[in-house]
Amino acid sequence: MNSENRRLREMLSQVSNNYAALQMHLMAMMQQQQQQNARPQSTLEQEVGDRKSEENRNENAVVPRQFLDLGPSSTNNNDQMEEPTNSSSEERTLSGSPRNNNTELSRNKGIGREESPESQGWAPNKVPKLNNASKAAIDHAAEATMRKARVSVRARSEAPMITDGCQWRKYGQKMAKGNPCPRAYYRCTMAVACPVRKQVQRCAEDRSVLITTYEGTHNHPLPPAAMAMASTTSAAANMLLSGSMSSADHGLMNPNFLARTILPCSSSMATISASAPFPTITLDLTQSPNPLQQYQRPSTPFQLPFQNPPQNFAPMAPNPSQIPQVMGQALYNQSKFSGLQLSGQDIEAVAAQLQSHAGQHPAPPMQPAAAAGQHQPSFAETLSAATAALTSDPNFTAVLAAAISNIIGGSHPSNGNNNNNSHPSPSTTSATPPHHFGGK
DNA sequence: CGTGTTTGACCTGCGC
DNA sequence: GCGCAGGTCAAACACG
Repeated sequence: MNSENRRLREMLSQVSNNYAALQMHLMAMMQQQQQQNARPQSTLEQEVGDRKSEENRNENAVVPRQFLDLGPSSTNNNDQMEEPTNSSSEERTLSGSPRNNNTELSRNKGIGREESPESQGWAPNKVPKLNNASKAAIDHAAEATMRKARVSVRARSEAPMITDGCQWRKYGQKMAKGNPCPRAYYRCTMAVACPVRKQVQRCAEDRSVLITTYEGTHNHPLPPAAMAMASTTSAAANMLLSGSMSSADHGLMNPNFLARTILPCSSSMATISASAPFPTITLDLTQSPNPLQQYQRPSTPFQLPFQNPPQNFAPMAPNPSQIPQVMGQALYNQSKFSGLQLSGQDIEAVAAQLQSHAGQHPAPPMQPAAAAGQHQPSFAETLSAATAALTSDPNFTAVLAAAISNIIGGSHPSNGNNNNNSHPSPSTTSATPPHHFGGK
């Protein structure tokens, strides 16, 4: 019995690894295709024939990904292809970036400090001081500041921590000012020196709202489930920041305005905070109690915010007609895996809206995962695929946020037990929820 | 005994 | 300079 279990476990592990590798490869290819599609279009819109401006455009396309990528660095979109010498490669290296490590190491005293992610994206309130040394360091400081962008996800959940597929270790807890609920600090433990950290705190106004703030870049491959969350938040960050960054020449004066400009239909769901010390993208999945209704109004079926494609609008990399399906399945699986109960109708409704948004391409109706014995892509797979498409269309952030909102907060509050017992990825170690949120 | 959590202390940045 | 707040460390502790 034990040997059989072990054998099964090994098989599962192997399958999962292969699956993750395949998925990474797929995502990389999809995003590469997106960029190939996007480039000619942007060329039309902007000055033609100016190689310098083209370089700038390429930078604009990359910078947001440096900003923050919660996905694994090894699949860090196309950074490695486009900027082999840039920060993404540094972030992949455990020994860290040469630009900050010296100062960091000289200051750090413990092991934890040695592998401190501060040089890799989690350097709160320290970079300005550290980077006053030289002029080059100033540039690096600016870049480091950009990398410190955070993605904050607000979602309704009774669970102490949302399950995002990663393995976290709690390393601190503080009482934050103005909030009776303590703020917990977690560090990713899936790799030895993974710099990614997250803060988990309940909303002071609404205790049922869980605010999870991610920061840093994973230096290791992510399990599918983790990649789904990472890709989603990363995509949101990419899009919001790419929008704001594309206007960087005019300064980041009013990010929320920019966010609304980019995502006019989701101004209440995705915002960029300028008041925060670092750019913070907030995906508010708690608003719009029933986004389906919002998007289902027959008279105004998910109006495209842009009558004409925006300048940075890129054609859908995968077949657009597939997007609603994968999204719908993602939603279905998410509801299934997290113990939530989302009806097939809800999913189909979301899928229909997604489909209409994706270009009115007909797509086969959703098949519940429980139906038949067909292969059903996992939540991670489908969400990641959708996310890859998402990155090519800013409007999908709104749709995604609305859809997830419907799952997490809208109609079915979490049962607080969405652990990985029912998770599709056996190799994925879900976050270990802290025992409790005891006050300090 | 190994791993993860708790929690008081410490460090740092910032505003006054 | 001082106090405050956020973030982190690390010893003590709990648990399997």
